[in-house]
Amino acid sequence: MAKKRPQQPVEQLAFASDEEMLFENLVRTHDLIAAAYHDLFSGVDLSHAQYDVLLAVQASGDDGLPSQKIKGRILTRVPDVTRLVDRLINAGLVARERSESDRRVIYVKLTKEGRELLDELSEPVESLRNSIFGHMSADKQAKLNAMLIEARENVPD
Amino acid sequence: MAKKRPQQPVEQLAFASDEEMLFENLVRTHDLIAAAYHDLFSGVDLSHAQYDVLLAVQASGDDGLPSQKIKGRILTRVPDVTRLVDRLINAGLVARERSESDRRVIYVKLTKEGRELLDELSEPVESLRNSIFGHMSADKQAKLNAMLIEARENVPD
DNA sequence: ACTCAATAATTGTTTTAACATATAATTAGA
DNA sequence: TCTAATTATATGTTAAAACAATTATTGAGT
Repeated sequence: MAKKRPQQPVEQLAFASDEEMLFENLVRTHDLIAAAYHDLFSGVDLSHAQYDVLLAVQASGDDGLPSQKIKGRILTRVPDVTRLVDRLINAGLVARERSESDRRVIYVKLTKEGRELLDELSEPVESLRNSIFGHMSADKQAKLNAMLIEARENVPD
Repeated sequence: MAKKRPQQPVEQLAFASDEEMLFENLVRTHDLIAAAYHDLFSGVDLSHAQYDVLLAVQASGDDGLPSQKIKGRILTRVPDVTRLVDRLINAGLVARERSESDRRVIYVKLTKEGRELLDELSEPVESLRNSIFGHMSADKQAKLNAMLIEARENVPD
């Protein structure tokens, strides 16, 4: 059962410009989606970031993934990857394994429990995504996607 | 001068579904925009949340705004509003003023410094938004906006 | 081979966010 | 009017994020 979030009576204000409106709506949409994910993952005591780490490690295949690669995949900082992995290890979901060829790098691999948890989550995650975006036509989805990428490419460094 | 962010070589992965792709791109676009804002505000020692509080207070007019209203406006939790305001007071940007009619509520008002800071920021903020969204035609902007709202309305509680 | 720069990961420290709980003031009902 | 429930804000505590600095290992140049 989905947890109730405040669902605040967000007063819609007048916007000074279309750009301001777009920005506001992008942020609000993101926040609401993030909250839904948060609720989903908190049921299994996982943060969204931790889930992303698990996904990244899974996608890497059986060899596991070094922290650097995890960082590139989930857009977080290196020191934080270390601690995210620390917590996942405490939860028994991943394990560290030092590389033989380059003893600086440490591969992070899924444990059986980690694999099982991901399997268990894959359906509700997909279902959440489908309820958010699934109702749009393929054409509309493609347009939205293209516009998001277009916006992103115009963010100055 | 814009601060350099890592600008990581984000490896584009294959997506299992269009919904997954949309979700990923929404999150990445949001994160990149958030980072640009962060860089902008960190120049004046402000967090984005603090800036939002200042904006909300400004929008309320001369009477100031109680915490409850601030919360509704910026989508954060009440205890956090208290501390956000604490920091803004330390920075001399706002002041608290207890209501006479209902002594539970405390109005938050801008100080002169707060007003000046907002004035100073309004141009760069607008400029950032314009570089991100300004290149789109009005029609495209409207479509993007509508789709963002549509997605939001389909997020389950 | 030796020194120095570069890379990978970790640790330390300080802020900030999250969440429950507490204080204070008001309102409503007996 | 007294008590309980409600509303507004603040505090306490724990967990997580941000950022700097450190350790360990490798590679490159001399």
